[in-house]
Amino acid sequence: MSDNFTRPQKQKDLSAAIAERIRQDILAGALVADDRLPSESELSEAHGVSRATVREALKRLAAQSLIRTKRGATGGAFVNRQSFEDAYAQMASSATLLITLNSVDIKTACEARFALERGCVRLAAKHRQEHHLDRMRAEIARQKDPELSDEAFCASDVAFHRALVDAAGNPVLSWQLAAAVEGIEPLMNMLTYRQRDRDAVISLHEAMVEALEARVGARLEILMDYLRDQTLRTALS
Amino acid sequence: MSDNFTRPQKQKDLSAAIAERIRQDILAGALVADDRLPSESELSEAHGVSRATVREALKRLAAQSLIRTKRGATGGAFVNRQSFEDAYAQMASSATLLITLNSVDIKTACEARFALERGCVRLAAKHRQEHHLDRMRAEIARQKDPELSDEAFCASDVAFHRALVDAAGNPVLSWQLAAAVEGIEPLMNMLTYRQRDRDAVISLHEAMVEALEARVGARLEILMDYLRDQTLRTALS
DNA sequence: GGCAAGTCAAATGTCTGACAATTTCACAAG
DNA sequence: CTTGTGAAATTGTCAGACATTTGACTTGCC
Repeated sequence: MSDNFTRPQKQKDLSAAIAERIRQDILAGALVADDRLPSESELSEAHGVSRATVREALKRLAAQSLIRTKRGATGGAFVNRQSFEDAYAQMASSATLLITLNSVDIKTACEARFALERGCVRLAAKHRQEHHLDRMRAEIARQKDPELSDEAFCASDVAFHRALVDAAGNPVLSWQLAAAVEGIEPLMNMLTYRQRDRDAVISLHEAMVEALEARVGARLEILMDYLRDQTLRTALS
Repeated sequence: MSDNFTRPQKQKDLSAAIAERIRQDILAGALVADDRLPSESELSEAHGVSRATVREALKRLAAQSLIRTKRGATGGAFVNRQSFEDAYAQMASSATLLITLNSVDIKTACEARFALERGCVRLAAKHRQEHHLDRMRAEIARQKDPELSDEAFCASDVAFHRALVDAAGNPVLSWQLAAAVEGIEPLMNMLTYRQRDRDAVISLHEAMVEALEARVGARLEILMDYLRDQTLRTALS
């Protein structure tokens, strides 16, 4: 049973209480995406509070991207359909927070990233499509530019691996990995790649694209282990 | 005095703009944990807006757990120390939201869960300690109770697998998996296990504990695949 | 009848001023 | 020294007003 520890203060903070009520309505399915909430005046009357209080509640929900508002005659507050982009952003920001708060070291972060990714590669081998290979090849091409800054190299690396995970064709995997990878990106950005390191990474990337094209999941797992070791070497040098 | 140096999309929604400014201050480190923000009156004067608008902005930040407020003479808005629990809860809640709002099916959810977990087992085999085995054995014992409701069985299953992931000794993995598993728990709760299904799951759990004790990661991966297939059979029957 | 322009109504966004509730602190009374 | 009490500061809530936006409706012209 998922016990909701969201039982803060029922007596205090009306705006929080109202927000919670509406939030429950949304999560319980009474309100679905693109439904329009009652107007602020109606809500204030329905809940017996002032319009200002209702507005504060709505702002809370808006801050969580649960609703959006539109002005004008047909305006109002509408239930948001959560987009993948929103999800990426929100989960990634939480992941970043967790990592900085707990001062995770780069070794732990790498280990986690490659472990999670390793779990996806068999599915990726099974479901990959041409456009995934294309995206990855494009990133490899970018990575070969020796003028690329470390940060840009890292960003391209992230894009490469996101394409790999997307190839698994599982949205849950995609956003979980995206959150983790983006969360540890600040740590990865502190890496300084020597040219030799970059070459090693690029070689592995190329081998991974080949293995993905041939749909050989087992080989992808091995390459992923190599890449983890290579990255750890770069980090610890 | 409204500055005209404001960045894009600033024409609308003053309260969002103010919230964003304060948020930047917090993230940029100008304000650190437990710092007190200026009072609402001071903020309204400083930003040239009414107190109501400032309050809406503060509610937005409060909804993101960035600040907390206290009434009274020494009250005000204080920057929250981001706790592990907050960030973790936020991550789990966005995972839940995503899954329900995007109507992820149980097959996709299972696939993702076991794929992520599969990536952890080699680390778990390497770093597991006795107390991890103990936790898992305790859950297996609970699962053997035939009076257990499906929901309770599922909860015990979650606890078992959380222990397994914790055994990897990597906090990043632990909370990533925990968020994912918590997010798909509502879906898993809809499963109805026949006794035969439960027996199969329990046998696999026992085999996994053995493999973990012997630190044989490869066998754990195979067992994880079996468990995934078994769970999918239960889900689709 | 059809189209264009103007008008209107509904809704959110913002402001103002007030009062209530809560909390701390100083200070006086005992 | 303790205790109570009131002032001050601050957030929480309210009521009402006006500004702004936007779609729908009306009107007038062709």
